[in-house]
Amino acid sequence: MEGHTAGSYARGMADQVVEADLDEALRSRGYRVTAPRRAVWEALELAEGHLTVEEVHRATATVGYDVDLASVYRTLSLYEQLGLARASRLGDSDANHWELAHPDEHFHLLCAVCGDVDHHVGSLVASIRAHLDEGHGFAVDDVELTVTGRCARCRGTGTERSG
Amino acid sequence: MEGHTAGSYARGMADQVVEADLDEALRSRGYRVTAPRRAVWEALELAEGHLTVEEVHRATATVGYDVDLASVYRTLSLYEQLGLARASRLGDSDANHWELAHPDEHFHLLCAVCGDVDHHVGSLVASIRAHLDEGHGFAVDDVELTVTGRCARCRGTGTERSG
DNA sequence: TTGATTGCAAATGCTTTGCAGCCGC
DNA sequence: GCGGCTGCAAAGCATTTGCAATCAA
Repeated sequence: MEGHTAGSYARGMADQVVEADLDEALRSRGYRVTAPRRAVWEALELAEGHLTVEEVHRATATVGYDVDLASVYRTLSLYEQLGLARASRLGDSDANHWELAHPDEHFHLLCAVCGDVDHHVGSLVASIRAHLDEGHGFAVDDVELTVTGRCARCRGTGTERSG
Repeated sequence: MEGHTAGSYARGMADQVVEADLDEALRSRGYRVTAPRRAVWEALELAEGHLTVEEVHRATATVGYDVDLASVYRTLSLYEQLGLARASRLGDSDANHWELAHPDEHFHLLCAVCGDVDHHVGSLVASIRAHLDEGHGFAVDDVELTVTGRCARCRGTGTERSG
């Protein structure tokens, strides 16, 4: 199951350092550091996987500051704009799923059976960039790659969906 | 601009053949062939690029049968389920964009400046499949890859958005 | 102080659904 | 004729926005 898959990429740095990064990232661009913004940040940090906006909203309450849903939306958009967070559509859901941005290029492996989302870090995204940039004159800004299928645990169980 | 990019992948087959494919695809699975379903199909066929549901709706009127918006949604979902059509989120829009499914693995190149969407057909998707399937025990069902950046015409114009 | 930011509530926009009538098979 | 399919209208849900009060700098 491990391989190149990184399930806990965000860990490994002391939380204070990341906290400081938030302050710096906001202030250096002229944005204010506020309690709601800290709470959203902490909610994303604590989360193991991807959170919907609703889940972030609920999570902020558990970290001590119940941020209004509209403000969660505004804050997440700001973080995306600043390159601090990232949204992706996963599964059948209409809702976006959010996670902290991480430095390495990565993509999502979505298991259609158990619903798990794994992060896959590797050279694939980089090679996509290189291929397009050098060979086709396309200047790549962003690569969004989601692979759906059956994970190692679930393969062999057929094509049935969870339910 | 050309390269491996296929802007008119759907052309090249006689339309009657594709028409017959629709009838066959529906009837063989127990679904009925109706005027609305034909109209949605024709709308997708005539379209050069990707259409929003609203655009498909408008297009059905021009091919002679004004299909209700709700029915367009239902029909497109059916086509997706049957593997006849494919939806993707493109750009900032909340709305899905639809296109006829095509046999070759492909992905989308979205230009952030001019908004153009090009289809890129190549071995990349296949190599992604192979990499995950053989190396990581993940049985790949579907690869969704969208690359955002600046196309050959627009690169050099900076990072400004259209508008 | 001062204007960015928030909470609240209403609005927006895409998509889904209930239901009665219609039409392909 | 039967049952799937459609149109219509209303509902559902994620997301955005207007505005007055609040709070970081």
